[in-house]
Amino acid sequence: MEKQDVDRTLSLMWRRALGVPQGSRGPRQRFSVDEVIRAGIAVADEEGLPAFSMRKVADRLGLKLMSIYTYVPSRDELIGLMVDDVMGEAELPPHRGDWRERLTVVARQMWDEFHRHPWLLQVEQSRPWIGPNGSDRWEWQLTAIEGAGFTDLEMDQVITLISDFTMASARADVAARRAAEQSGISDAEWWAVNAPVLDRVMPPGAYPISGRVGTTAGEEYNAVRDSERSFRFGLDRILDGIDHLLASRPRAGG
Amino acid sequence: MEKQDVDRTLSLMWRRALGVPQGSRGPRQRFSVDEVIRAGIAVADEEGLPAFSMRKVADRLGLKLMSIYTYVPSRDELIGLMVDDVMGEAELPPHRGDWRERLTVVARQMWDEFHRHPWLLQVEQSRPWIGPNGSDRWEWQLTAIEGAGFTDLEMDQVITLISDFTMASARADVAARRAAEQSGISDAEWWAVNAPVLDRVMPPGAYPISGRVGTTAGEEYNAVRDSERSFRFGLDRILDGIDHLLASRPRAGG
DNA sequence: CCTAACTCCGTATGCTGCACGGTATTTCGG
DNA sequence: CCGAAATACCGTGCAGCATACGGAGTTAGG
Repeated sequence: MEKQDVDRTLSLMWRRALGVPQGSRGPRQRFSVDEVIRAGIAVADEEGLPAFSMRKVADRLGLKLMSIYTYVPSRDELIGLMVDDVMGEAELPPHRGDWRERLTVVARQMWDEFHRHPWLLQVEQSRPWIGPNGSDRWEWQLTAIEGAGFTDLEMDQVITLISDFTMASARADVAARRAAEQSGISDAEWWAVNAPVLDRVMPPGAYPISGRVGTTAGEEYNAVRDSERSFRFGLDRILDGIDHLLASRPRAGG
Repeated sequence: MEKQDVDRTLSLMWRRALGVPQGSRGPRQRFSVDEVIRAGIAVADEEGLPAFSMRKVADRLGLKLMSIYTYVPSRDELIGLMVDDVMGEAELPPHRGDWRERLTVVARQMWDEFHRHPWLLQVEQSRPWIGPNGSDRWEWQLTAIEGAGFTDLEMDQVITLISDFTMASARADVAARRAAEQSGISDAEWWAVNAPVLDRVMPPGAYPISGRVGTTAGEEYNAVRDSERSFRFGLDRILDGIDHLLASRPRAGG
């Protein structure tokens, strides 16, 4: 990645704050960057990131492949722009209630977003782009726990913890859904193929605990996995742990 | 993916338990499946999953491309075999200490493994393969908290929580390292390009809390992010939260 | 008015996974 | 001992990908 691309992409990120660029020579672009980004999001929503290609974005707009490169420097940068764009969809309402309720809202918002745009989980950002919507959200998330009694460092760590956990839970959930929908093999068929081999191959009694736990979980979930429930369980534990951190030290303010 | 491939891959997964297949006609294979898998792991270790290709595996063994397909059904299945193989590297020592120490060992083992083989974080398993090493580990992880006072369902959820969080933390850490190493742009250069644009574009005072928290964190970490420290912070919170769950109910056994 | 700058696009390069079919090799059935 | 079947290995081809390069047409500034 070239430095000039970094600069150009950053300028594209903050295009609203920077205002319309000066009129320049040559033909006008047929579309706006926003339209290209939205076309990209549409493709990614429908087909996922692995199947996301520059050609499909071009086709969707009625452009030919190479014209896309006059709008954005490359595929990776377009994806970065798509990510920040999508982060602008969610509202950032004023916070209500105590920090626990607030963090629940923060986590749930991310959870919902990952389900609305599952390809977000497939983005491999080497270095995260700093865009306006991401920045606004980061500020909003920190505001949720401002004044709750954390040090600045802990505020960073708490939001990181919530974000990381939510992302991992959503990833597991989305992967499970995708497996059921698009692999062409249902859960039942999958087990019908697996079971005979595993019966033949797993030494009887080799997995006493996982056998017991897996059976219980399977019955309770009515599936191999209930990610929504695991998410709520994990979030509750994490919030309890954060509560313990606050309770274990002398209160500063009310 | 075809059902027969599922069956074939499962048989490959459990190849040791199934024993050597009957002698059959035709020339012997020049290599063993294990050698192909190990070659694949070597390629993935060196170049990461995106650059992992069947051709490179073939080259490494001195085979031509298409010969690899006589060993494994396809790229995805080879990756599945690589994953289970890698999970056999870690020792599963008898558990010592209380459940808290044990879960720390469980988490740390995964953390180390993701750093030894960062490509594990890039694997997109639609449906996870059930292999011997993965099964052994799952049993070992559950054993760590057997008898600690959890219900069977909670045992599943606790291990899922630890796994999900560790995976997400490791992902963040590995991504940060990769950015620094391979993007060709150092942290300093990155900020040198970012700062002027952001100064021009972020309204002054628009991000009071993130500005303050980011500065504190940056000074404390000596970097944008200290993932190792965030991991330890998060894990401590989670363990506290789990402790709270156990403490909040009548003890069953000692 | 002319030229620089720009958009759009055709073409080419070098990757990828993998389907198909051919040839050489080995073993089993008779 | 011989023929047929099965298998390993590989050459070729197809379709898809990102993107580099250069050309043709368009617009605005000097």
